[in-house]
Amino acid sequence: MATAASNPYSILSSTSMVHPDASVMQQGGSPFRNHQKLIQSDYLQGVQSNGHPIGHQWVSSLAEGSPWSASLEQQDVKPGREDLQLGAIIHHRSTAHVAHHSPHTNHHAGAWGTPASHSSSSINLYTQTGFSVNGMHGGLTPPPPPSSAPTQSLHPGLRETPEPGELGAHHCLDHSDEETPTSDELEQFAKQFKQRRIKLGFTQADVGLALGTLYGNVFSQTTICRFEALQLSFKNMCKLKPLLNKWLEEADSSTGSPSSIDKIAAQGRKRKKRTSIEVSVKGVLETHFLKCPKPAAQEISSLADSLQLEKEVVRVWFCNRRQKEKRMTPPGEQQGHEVYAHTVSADSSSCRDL
DNA sequence: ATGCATGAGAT
DNA sequence: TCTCATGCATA
Repeated sequence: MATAASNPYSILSSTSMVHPDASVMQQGGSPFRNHQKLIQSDYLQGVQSNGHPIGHQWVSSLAEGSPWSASLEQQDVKPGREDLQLGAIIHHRSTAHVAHHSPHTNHHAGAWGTPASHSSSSINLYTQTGFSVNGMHGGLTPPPPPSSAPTQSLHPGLRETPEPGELGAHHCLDHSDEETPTSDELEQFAKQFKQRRIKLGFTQADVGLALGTLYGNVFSQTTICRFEALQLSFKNMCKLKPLLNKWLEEADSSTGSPSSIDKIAAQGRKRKKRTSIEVSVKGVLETHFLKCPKPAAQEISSLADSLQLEKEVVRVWFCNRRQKEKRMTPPGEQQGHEVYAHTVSADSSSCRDL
């Protein structure tokens, strides 16, 4: 419902679009977001409340009336590497999938046990039913989307966010491994995925693009990278796994088919220039974070003020920091041996003083 | 590989 | 406002 409204394709396609048909579907958090020209007034407010004479190019330009949407230069000049050497993958196939069964199934699942239960209704993408974006190669066999909705039922004892008002009324109807993989399985999968991907000669970006032509959901190199590094939330990992798994199957089963990837013109308005925060400043922020991961707006203001940073920047920093804490591979820990056993107390309601 | 950013949806 | 999924830009 209401999908056509946010469809950028209708306007920016026409250049390299194959067919808008494919776009008429889900797109919950579509990667093809329309970068129209939305200007958040937050920033403006932040400036005045800050009372800082700091004339950051960003804010100032905003005041000019022309955000960063005015003059966009070039920003999609990729090193060009569209033709994956599919010829290289003609060898190396078979090998089936290594049935990974982890003997040790209990990890520190507490950190990111298994959320992904509720709220799955709003993000069930990849539920499209068979469509072919790539209509120029008869080699690849378009995999019929089973239209399955993984990431569902979970055990009440696994989630990290205890739901109030429910604990005994359950029927563990989950089974098979298609449902919700354990953190261990994800770890295994990610590892093997990367391994194979490399052997097949694909870059992370290639995969991201392939997912787009294959299933309609394009992903960036960043996302693929994070998946491999387990730097996504458990839930997110679960969501991506089936996609990547399919790609993997496709990849090593296609005996040399000319995959054609259409690049989606990534144009739109310009982004705010990435502000780099000095290490010393980061240290301060980090300290504050440990004290209070969720500072109130006012605290953020004062903090930003003392650090000579825009309030927005500080706010975002905290948001990102919090997110980081929720990843499967939280900051500080490294794969190989984790003893992670704490999850930023769910307090954060009142952490004054500083 | 990662830091800072965006935006839709949830609170 | 926050959370969450995601990505541009950069180190």
